Formats: sequence, structure tokens, C-alpha cells
Amino acid sequence: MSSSGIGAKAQEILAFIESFVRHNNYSPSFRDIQQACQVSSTSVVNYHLRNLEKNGHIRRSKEVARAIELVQPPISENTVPIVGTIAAGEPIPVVQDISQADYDSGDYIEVPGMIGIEQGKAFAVRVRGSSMIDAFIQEGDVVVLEKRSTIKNGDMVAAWLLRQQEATLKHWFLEGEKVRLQPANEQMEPIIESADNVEIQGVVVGVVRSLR
Amino acid sequence: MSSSGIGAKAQEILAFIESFVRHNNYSPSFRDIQQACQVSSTSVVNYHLRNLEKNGHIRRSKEVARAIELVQPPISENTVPIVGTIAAGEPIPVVQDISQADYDSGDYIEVPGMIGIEQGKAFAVRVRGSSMIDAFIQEGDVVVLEKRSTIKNGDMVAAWLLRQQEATLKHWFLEGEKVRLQPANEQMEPIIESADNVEIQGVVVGVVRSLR
DNA sequence: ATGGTAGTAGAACATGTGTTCTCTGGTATT
DNA sequence: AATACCAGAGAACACATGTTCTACTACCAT
Repeated sequence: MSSSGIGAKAQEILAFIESFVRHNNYSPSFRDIQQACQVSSTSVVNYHLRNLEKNGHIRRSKEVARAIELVQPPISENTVPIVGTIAAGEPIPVVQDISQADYDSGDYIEVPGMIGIEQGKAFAVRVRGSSMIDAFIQEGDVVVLEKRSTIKNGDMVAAWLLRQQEATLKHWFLEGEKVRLQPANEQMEPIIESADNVEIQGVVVGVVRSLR
Repeated sequence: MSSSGIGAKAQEILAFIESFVRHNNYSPSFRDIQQACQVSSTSVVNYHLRNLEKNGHIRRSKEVARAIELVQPPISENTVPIVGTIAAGEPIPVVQDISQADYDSGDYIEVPGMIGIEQGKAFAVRVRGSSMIDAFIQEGDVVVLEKRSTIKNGDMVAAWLLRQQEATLKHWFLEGEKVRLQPANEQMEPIIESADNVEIQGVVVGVVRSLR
């Protein structure tokens, strides 16, 4: 048992409810749970639900259909995993597959609708150090990135400089054989690199900073 | 009819559903709607719901209880209104009352849980101009603020300098009669002001930037 | 008049759905 | 061995809830 002292089946049920709500925006019925979690009676579902309620994992209105409220609300569609940390001298950890699986472990962040994200293609990293000051980004900020196959000139990207072994956020401009990495801060000088020394880890679509 | 070509009753129903979901995290039943919106039959509810579905305002799963999905999801608890714009030379528009009423007009932003906000005390402003670069904030950023009666030393605040007629974001330090306004960027010089020349418009709790 | 459409009413219906009760098997505690 | 407790199974029950059918009114265009 990894979570707060509830049985395996109870956890399975809780996970199913979360998944169900995420997909449907409404609660599953007892029978939905019964089938999905392979228990052979609604009374068993009732039993576990009562426990989950006791332990504070869910809230319920009696005698009301499909009225299971999750105490810690489900991961909404615009929630992305924070896959790691970016800092000068460290690449972003490789992200192969942004899927539901990612949500089980680690942190995530809800991305405001203002920053529109594409389902399943977005992820986030925390910024360490002051290497990104030229992009108006400081320590502790969370940068939201998107995996994208084609990059347009002017996009802000998380670039990994192979030779220098350094990560940075800059505006991308492809100019012939070379790549110009332009800081967001116009008073700073651009970096000119040969294209094969630059590895794009993602396109930046937003920044979130907490000052708490 | 203010919204997209639906009748008055239909709008009333839609508004009720939104409110109900916001409060309960699950959909109302036909009879809930019937009573709240004062129609005398569930068939009337059905009638309107069908229209709302046709017009794309809601989505429904047939034969499933309480399965009304709102196409544009309701305003969640961590959504705050964007009350205006902050720029050097312009104060933040006065915010008297942050309540549900605010949500009817204008923009809002969903604040990520990472930035914890206090219910009903938070609001946001858009940043215009480059007056905030010393706080790592650039044009277009949305700054989330909180109304607070007591301000601790070190809090980042939106300050309005009366004499200079200028708005700025700085760290607040009360030192005797004077106030030191320290830029977030350590390479820049602080501003020392007499306390009565500084008006606090809110305490900054977060920043959101979209690069779309 | 006629027809069409939007909005409302009432009632009956079928079933989805939460609730409750009894019973069983296993494991730990004493 | 006796007891208690946890997890599960099955069935029957009560009613909450979506569905459907019919009928009525008001309004507008033809």
C-alpha cells in the first residue's frame, strides 16, 4: 500500500474513479466500478466507497446517483507532468511518452487555458539556477514545453548545446547552415551555432511562476 | 438573448447547471433542474437539454443519470478575474469586490494549484510595457495578486508611487519611516521612498506567461 | 383558415442505481 | 479453539432518474 493506509482494491477503485472522471466529467455508477474493478457485487463497491469516504479520499451525497466527489480533484485535461529540471550544464531528461502513466509518479502542474496546450504533447520542467535570465525566467519558474516536429523561426525553444553541454531557452532562427539563438532580452547578444550542435528538447509555450 | 441564439429558459437552465456543478462537482438531475428553474415537467427539461446539446453547449450520455457535461467547463475555484492592465504610469484599476459577479464580464485566468490562492481575494492583471523587467516580468505576462491587509517584509508587491505616478513590482521592505523597494533582479538598485508615497495595490503570488 | 415552430404540461413507463441484508472464506488476535 | 475483523459475494428492494407520448398555448408566416 503506497497511499494513506487503504487496501489494494480500494486503491484500484479510487484510481478507476479518477480515470473515469477525467474521461467523462461525471462519476461512475456502482456498477461501472463493479465491472471495471472486477468485483462481483455492488455491495463490495459500497463497502470500499464507504471506507474511502471515511479516510477522506472521496465525498458523497447519499442516495444520489453518480455523486462521487474526489477530494483531490482529478487531473484535468490541461495538466502536464513536470518531468525534471533544466539548468545550464544539464539537459532535460528524455521524455519518450507523455501519457497517463506519467501522472502516477511525481509532480504535475495545471496549465492555465490562456496557455493552450496540445493534448499529450506538453510537459514542463523546473528551472534551476539563473541561466535563463535572458529569457525573463528565474530560478524556480516552471516552463511549459511542447514536443513539436516542425519548428518555426522565432519560436522559443529549449536548446541543448552538445559541444558546450549546456541547456538554454532562446528564440530559434534557422539561417542557412547555422542556427541563431536569440535571447528574449534584446540587450543581450545572440549565439550563432552550426545546426548539428543544437538539439531541440521542446518548444516553450508558457511560463508559470509562484511567489509563495 | 445574449448568448448564441438560445432561449431565455434554456439560458437559465444552462446557468443553473453551471452553478450546480461548481458547487457539487456533479451534474443536477432533471428534477433538480425542474425545481430550480420552475418548470413543471421533466419533459420540458428534456426538451431544453436536447436543444442545448444540439447547439453544442452541453454533452450528454444517454440513459445515464447526472451525466451532463458542460462543453465550456465551469469556472473552477482557482479562477480569478483579470481586472485590467498594469504599466508604468498607470495604476491598477480599483478592485472593490472579487466575487462571482466579476466572472460574467471580461477575462479570467485559471491559476495553477502550484500558486495557491485564497478564495475571493485574488485577482490578476496584464502587464503592459517593459517597466517590470527588473522583476523578470515582460510585456504580456499575467501577474496574479492577492489583496492582503498585512504585508511582510520581503513580499513582492504591486506598488503605486504617488508622486512619480508610476506602477511597479518590487520586493517590499519597511525600514522605519521609509520603504525600500527592492528589484527582484539583484543587479539593480533599490528605490527608497517615504511610506506615505507608496500605495500597495496587491501582493504578487504568481506570474503566468503564454508564448503562443 | 392553415401550417409550422417554439415553449410548456402532465402522466406513465422502464430501468439505472444506491441501499440493505445475509452468508462465506480468510487472517490475525487472544 | 474462540473471537473478532476484514474483504468479498449474492440477491432483493426501493426509488431516483431519464425517456416517451399526448395535449395545449402562443406566435408568425403563408
